Amino acid sequence: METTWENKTTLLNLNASPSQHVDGVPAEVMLMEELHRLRSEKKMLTEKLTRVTESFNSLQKHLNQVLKNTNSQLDLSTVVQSRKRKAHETNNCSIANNDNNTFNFSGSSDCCTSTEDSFKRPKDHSFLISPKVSKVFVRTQASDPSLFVSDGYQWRKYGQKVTRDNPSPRAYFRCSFAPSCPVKKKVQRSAEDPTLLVATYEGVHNHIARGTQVSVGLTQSEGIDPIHPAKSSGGLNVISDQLLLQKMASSLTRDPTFTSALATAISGRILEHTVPELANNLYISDHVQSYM
DNA sequence: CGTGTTTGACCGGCGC
DNA sequence: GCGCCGGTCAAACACG
Repeated sequence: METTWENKTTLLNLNASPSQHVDGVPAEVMLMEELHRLRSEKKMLTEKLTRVTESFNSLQKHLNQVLKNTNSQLDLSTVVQSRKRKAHETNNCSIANNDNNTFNFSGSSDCCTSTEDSFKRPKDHSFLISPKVSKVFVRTQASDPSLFVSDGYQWRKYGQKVTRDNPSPRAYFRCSFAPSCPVKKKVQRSAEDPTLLVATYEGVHNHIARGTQVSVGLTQSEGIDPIHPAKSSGGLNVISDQLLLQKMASSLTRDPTFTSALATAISGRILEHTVPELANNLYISDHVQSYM
């Protein structure tokens, strides 16, 4: 379908001139039709982008509200409650996820980790301000023993542990820009599927990636097809609109909340096809799915 | 020699 | 208080 359209556009661009007739139809008419179609497509894309932006904004509002509520609840709760509560939440993580539609966006799939951390370290209140915990699943060779997940950032390994619930070791990484960048990463093979690396990110980078960026969802180059610029032809308005789209997509992908949600959602989709039983436990909010 | 990795020791939270 | 466990530290080591 795409190819047909593209060929047609190319044909028009190369062969059509105002005075020529194609299949008995004046070229002007065809160009007008093409222009009309491009306009309607532009309108459709603009509407789509508006919906995504609105969804993102409402989601962000929602998240802020939830975080506020969470903070106030945690302020009210006492340390005395922590032990029983932790045990309860750890055992019922996935259930809690399904009952609570609110905390799963930034907290993403890793509500267990974030609550675990929060109760293990009551002195560290930074998580209350920015509980950016996200999980990324990476398919690797089962024979490959390395625990490196390429994500565009540079990491320094500072520890490795064998955990109780998983025979494969868990590697601990800090961002190379530490201590100025507080981001940490844990990488461990999935117990269910040894070919699956589970990377858990904590925090948000306060700098740009230095290495090659992994393409998660949208890329900054989306918007204009560099190989088939004819696709984006149709006048300066279309080009400027596409530049606008590109800018907006770029700003969305730069937003850590959005990329975090996107990564969670994508990894969830991957799991749906690879490890369904894991995917069942990985809750993706409807808001996040609406981005897909 | 500087930088990054490895790995045993250590620390603190948690459950009993 | 004790033991378990996850997370972190830091000395030793490897590598370019």
